[in-house]
Amino acid sequence: MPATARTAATVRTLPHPAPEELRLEGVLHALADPIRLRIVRTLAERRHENLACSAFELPVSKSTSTHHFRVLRESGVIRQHYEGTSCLSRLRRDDLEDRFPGLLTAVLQAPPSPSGK
Amino acid sequence: MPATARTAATVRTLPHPAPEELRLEGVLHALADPIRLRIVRTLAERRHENLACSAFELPVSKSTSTHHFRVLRESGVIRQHYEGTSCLSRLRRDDLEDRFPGLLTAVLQAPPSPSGK
DNA sequence: CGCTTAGTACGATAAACACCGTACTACGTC
DNA sequence: GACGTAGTACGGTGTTTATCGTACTAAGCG
Repeated sequence: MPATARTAATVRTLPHPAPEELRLEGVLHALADPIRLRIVRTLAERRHENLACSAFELPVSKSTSTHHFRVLRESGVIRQHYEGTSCLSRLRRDDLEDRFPGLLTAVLQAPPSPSGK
Repeated sequence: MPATARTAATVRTLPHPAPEELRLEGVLHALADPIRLRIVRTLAERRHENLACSAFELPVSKSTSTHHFRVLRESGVIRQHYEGTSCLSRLRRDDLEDRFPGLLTAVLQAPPSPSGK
């Protein structure tokens, strides 16, 4: 079997808003959900980039999980890209800081609400 | 209806969450709405306290207006009290700053989204 | 190819939410 | 007491949202 068989992997791309397009209401709404906030906090802890969705152990189904990641991505809070079968996420720290200085920091520093909802 | 003995002015009081009770998710949710954000920005501009609800000229009906002020109050973003026939509002700047340092400042500094929704 | 793993798409459902209009209460004034 | 003003309560409507299960695609492996 010729080694050239494997062409480029099918580049599955995901739409992301440009830095200037980030809306404050959208970001606040994204962060206002306990599960999404938990995702963001986890991403912030392990700031060394790129966590697969499955690494979060969320108390919801797979499809609900996909939904929350999409809300975070579409609001511009996280960036996602595919690598093999997994979809890796990381915080858009710099973009957020540029556009809404201090916001993410304040949110991350805030005391977590008594767990549950 | 019990005809309360009219002593002094009937003290109409409104429930407010204690400073320690403020929940991040609740505050973020309250701030995630364009109309409520507008109210908060207006209160922040005129930081010399106490604006009546009618002073905001919001593009919604009276009852919707009441609804938004309630969300802000119940989440702990504003404090309200009655004075005569009007219900005066002011930002709970200090309480918010104590519990979520930098959050309100960051939100107020953020560029407003292109108006509309 | 068949199998597994990781995630998405697609309904469907129930709850929450923004919004309104009408009816009401509280206060101030005449 | 009657009237006007400021705001609330209530009930209703349409939209959005969080959630799920099932069916699907994409990538890697034997």
